[in-house]
Amino acid sequence: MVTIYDIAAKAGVSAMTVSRVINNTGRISDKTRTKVKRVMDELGYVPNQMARSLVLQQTHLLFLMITDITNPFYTTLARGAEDAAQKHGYRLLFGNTDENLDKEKDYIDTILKTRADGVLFAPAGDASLPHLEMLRKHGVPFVLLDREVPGIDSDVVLGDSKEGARRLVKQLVDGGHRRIALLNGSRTISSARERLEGYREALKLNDLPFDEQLVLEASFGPRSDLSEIDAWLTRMDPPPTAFVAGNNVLAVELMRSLRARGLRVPEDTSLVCFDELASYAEIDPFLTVIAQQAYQFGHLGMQMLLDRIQSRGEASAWRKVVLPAELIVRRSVRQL
Amino acid sequence: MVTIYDIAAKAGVSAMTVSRVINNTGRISDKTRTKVKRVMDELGYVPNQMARSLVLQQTHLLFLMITDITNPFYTTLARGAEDAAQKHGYRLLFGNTDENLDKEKDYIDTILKTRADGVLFAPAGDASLPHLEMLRKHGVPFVLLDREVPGIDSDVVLGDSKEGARRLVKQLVDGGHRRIALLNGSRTISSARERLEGYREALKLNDLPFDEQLVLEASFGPRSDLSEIDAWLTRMDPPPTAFVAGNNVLAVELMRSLRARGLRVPEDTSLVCFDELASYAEIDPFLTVIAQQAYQFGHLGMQMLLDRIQSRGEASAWRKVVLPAELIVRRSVRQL
DNA sequence: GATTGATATGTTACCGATAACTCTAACTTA
DNA sequence: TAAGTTAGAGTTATCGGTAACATATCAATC
Repeated sequence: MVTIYDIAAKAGVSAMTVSRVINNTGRISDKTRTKVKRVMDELGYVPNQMARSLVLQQTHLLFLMITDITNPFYTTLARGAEDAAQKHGYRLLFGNTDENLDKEKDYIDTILKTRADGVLFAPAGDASLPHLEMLRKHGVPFVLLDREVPGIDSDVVLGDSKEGARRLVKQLVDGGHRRIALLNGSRTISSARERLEGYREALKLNDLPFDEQLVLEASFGPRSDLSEIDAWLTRMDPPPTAFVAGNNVLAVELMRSLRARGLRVPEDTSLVCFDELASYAEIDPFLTVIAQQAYQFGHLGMQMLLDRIQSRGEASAWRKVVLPAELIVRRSVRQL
Repeated sequence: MVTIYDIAAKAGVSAMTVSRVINNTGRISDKTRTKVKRVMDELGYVPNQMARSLVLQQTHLLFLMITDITNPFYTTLARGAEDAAQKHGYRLLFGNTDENLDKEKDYIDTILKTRADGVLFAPAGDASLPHLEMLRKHGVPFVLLDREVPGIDSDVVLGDSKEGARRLVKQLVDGGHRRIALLNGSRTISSARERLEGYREALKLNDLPFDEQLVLEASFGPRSDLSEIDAWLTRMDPPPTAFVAGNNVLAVELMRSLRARGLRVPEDTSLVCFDELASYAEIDPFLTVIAQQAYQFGHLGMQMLLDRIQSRGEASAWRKVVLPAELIVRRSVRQL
């Protein structure tokens, strides 16, 4: 490997002079600068980022923790984050936790060892708290995405889950539905709690009773086996005429289960959900959804993270951004 | 930040002893080991990976370059790669090029600066050659995925594109189709060339003429605008009764175009393609596809890369692995 | 009792860069 | 002409680890 010392020797200057040329700092005569640059090109010099990081005490490495890399909500978010990071000269490491706390713990270790400058963090759930405390303790700035974690204050970018749920329910009620089920994520996740809350509020607002058996809490992530959902569909009596799904994955898996029992959407039962499906994989988008601004989650979150990093720990108030979402009405709701 | 020197001072030993305890090297008395470990816990010590990397001359960082992070073929591949990397204690950086050579070039710079130990590389196309030469020149091991690049020898994991195309065409021919169009990726990509080749061979085998106007070369990546495909559909005369799409993205976008002209699949026109769509996003899989082993691409490729890295440049023959693919027959082909 | 060997630990130099300080001409300025 | 500036370098220490070599202690061996 070529080092600045090799360059220095060949150009007949000191290593410091080479460093100055590379970083464009201090005063260098044009003659020297030109000569050093020529030698750098000749030898194909590439700066050693590790050595720089060690002395500068910053790696220019950021970390993005997501819970499901197969979910377009998160891949779109990832692009937003990466675009923003790239623009500021930072590189982005990805971690995919599969909503699994052990995996998340492993990534936390990696982050600390790597001395990442900051973390963009979609936590697996409330139990991610010790992981966040770990980061805090070691002075690693982070911004939470999509989910809050009770017990820790931080910057956070959220969607308006409660309002989203209200609007989805309203959409169904307006269509004449009065028995509306909710297939939701786990209660250990703040966004799932908010969605449940919004669902309950909307029911109340419309003088509809809350029926425990119409709510199932499952994982937001894909499952290998639909039996849990199937059992729920069998259990509900009388069955609902419409469903709200807590995210896109749940919506699709619910539709599969419905289809398996010969129920068509929207002819036999109505369905609305949070998040768009993969746009490119959809030949014919027909689900009525609350479309969250996935790209903005990543892009804005990254900007907030970079702000924190650049202000180097100067305490300023935590920022909580709630991104509004758009209701996109399509054909998955039948008017009763 | 806590360093081994802090630990050493507090435990009353030298830094070297601490290093030995951390890495489990050399001989340490149980008493000392216990004491050092206790102090490490107390102080919440986390090793500085940069400092280690600098002296050990390896980063334990690998890089995965993919061309489309929204494509489940690549995200699945990414999981395979990450699982294999994780298992061997390596971390994985992702780069998403969007089939764009400039982005690819930027990532190459990052890789060199970061001193990544190796690269798993799905190249944007033949023009990626200088990028690969750059890696080679700097001694960075790499394994190509999904696409070969003429002009450079390396380890590579490929799908059997030619055979896949033959089987897709055969499927259509067996269904009675004789005018079969191909919507393919760019000819600057080896897999697209192979698919074209397989298509031509299969036509020949079945005594069907090759008609230039039945082939369109477009990007494998998603496009904002379907006019190119639309124009092609308009242009073909007489129109084909069936289509082969070079990948999943092209298949979906083609179907959108067809639908826009009121053509249903399979009633009015038949369609087969390479690669599965996003499994979770499909309520009702109905496309007949050549399903490649995406996970294996990443997993196996990673293993080959780690082999190279562990053999530390001892020259051994380049390995070319061709993964067979499975034909999954569903309902998108109409029997004429 | 001197030598040897094994065990446990310490010292020093170095990985590749940069910050902070120092040095040296040449050029001003009074 | 002596003193002060300034542009354009060079020197040294340091970031946080580890390799290689050095050293100290003690038991075993002849």
